[in-house]
Amino acid sequence: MDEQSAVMILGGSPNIVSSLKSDLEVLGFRPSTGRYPDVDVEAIKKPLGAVLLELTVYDHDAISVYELLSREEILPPKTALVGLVSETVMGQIPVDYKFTDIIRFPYKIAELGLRMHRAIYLYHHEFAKDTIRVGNLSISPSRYEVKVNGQPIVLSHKEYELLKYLITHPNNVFTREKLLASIWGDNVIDGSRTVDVHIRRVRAKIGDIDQTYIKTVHGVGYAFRFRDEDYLRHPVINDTALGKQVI
Amino acid sequence: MDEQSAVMILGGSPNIVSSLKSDLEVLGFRPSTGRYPDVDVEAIKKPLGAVLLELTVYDHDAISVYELLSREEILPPKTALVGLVSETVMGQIPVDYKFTDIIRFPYKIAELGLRMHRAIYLYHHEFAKDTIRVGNLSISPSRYEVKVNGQPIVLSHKEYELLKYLITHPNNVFTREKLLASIWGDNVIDGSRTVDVHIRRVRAKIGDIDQTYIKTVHGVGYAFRFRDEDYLRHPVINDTALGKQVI
DNA sequence: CGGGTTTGTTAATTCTATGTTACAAGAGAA
DNA sequence: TTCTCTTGTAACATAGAATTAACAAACCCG
Repeated sequence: MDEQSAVMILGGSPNIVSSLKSDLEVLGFRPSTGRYPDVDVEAIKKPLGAVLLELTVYDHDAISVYELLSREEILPPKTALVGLVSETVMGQIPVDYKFTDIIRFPYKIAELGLRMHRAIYLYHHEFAKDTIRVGNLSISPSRYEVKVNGQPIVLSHKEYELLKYLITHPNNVFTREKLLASIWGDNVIDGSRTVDVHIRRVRAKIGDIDQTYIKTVHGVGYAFRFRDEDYLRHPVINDTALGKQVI
Repeated sequence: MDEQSAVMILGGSPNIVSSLKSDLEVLGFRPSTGRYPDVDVEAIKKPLGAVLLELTVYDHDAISVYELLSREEILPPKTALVGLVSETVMGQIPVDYKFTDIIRFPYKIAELGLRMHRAIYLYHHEFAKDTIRVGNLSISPSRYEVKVNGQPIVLSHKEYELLKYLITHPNNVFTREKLLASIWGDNVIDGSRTVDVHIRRVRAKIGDIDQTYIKTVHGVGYAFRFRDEDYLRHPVINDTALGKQVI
């Protein structure tokens, strides 16, 4: 059975959770339920289309579940995070909260259906396709493959990891030390010009002569440059994906 | 003036469009309006935070405007596309329609506000949460990037630190000695004209010919000038975000 | 093993940032 | 106004950073 229809409802109020559950069943989803504040973290890590977080009361508990779920390591990458929110809470939610979508409570069933389907569709699709594209460059983590202008190019392991790291954190400037720690591991001692040399090798292989892709920030480090035109119309909202175009 | 608050309402029904317009004004947006099926394509190509497409009736005209707008070349890259949709239409919209968000009509005003803000926020690419904006200038510490009118400017490290220091202490006048101590470090001995020269370089790069931003206080030092109207209305209601965004 | 590839290091080279000086322009006071 | 002190600007020297090539060690695969 397809995992996209599996949905976890996380709620504070038993009444709302149980009516949600039956509505989602009517709509063809396969909902399971959980309660907060005592969240079963392991259950969330299983393959799910979405986690639906009930936040009809915006209190301390609610905020801390949100914060738990929004942490990168918690939700598996293909899982959408949808908020169910009362009208009052709507006025209180910060814009930068990383919900894939937000549903107002009380909801109409058609709206619940559309929003859940959209959230799961966007999320599942973008990630399932698993190719990140920027300009004439594409990288497919699952296949371990990088293409330039459609032509596959061979990167060594370290080169690949370096490019992947930069490309999945677009526009962030990383110091050499940070890159060493992230890609080489914390235990690396020195490395004076190691990063520079690897950057050079990657640049050479992806044909980035004029540093269009990998930008040097003098005195600081390196960044993968991502232009406005490269953004998706409907952004997939999570830390790594923010700003990266996944196809 | 900030372009994020500019919104184009595209509608089929004059009544809905005019009530939308006044609601958006109340929420602090600057809405303009347009009619379909005869869409003024040029008006859409101007800088806008979002296009709000009214689709309360899902007929042939509606579908063709959507299709027009969803074509890559039409909307500028930073523009969000939001659909305003009746309950019936909600049940008919294909999941893969590329709306950044969808709002149900009739809406509650808080919901309209949240969804518009969210859509624009997601799309407007100030993804770096630490971005500070003043007038047409923005600065993102994690990216070591400064933008003037949305165009990235390359500053050297010291230039960047200097601008950042001034911009984060707006309207404060700093003596050269104070700036040297804060940015160069306490151990700097002399430096006679050092600060002046750096100020000049920064002014040149941010295009501050007439010293609108960085003001010289004769006999004293320099200050970053900040007027009340430069404050950015910020939709985030929690204090962490407020602290980050506002200067 | 042995040949190729990957990876890290070193050192020479090129490039950028930075501070300084010298002078021109501007501001303010009498 | 004129004189003086302050600030702006250009040009230059140099310190420091990044790029690059060449080499050597480690690794991997048959």
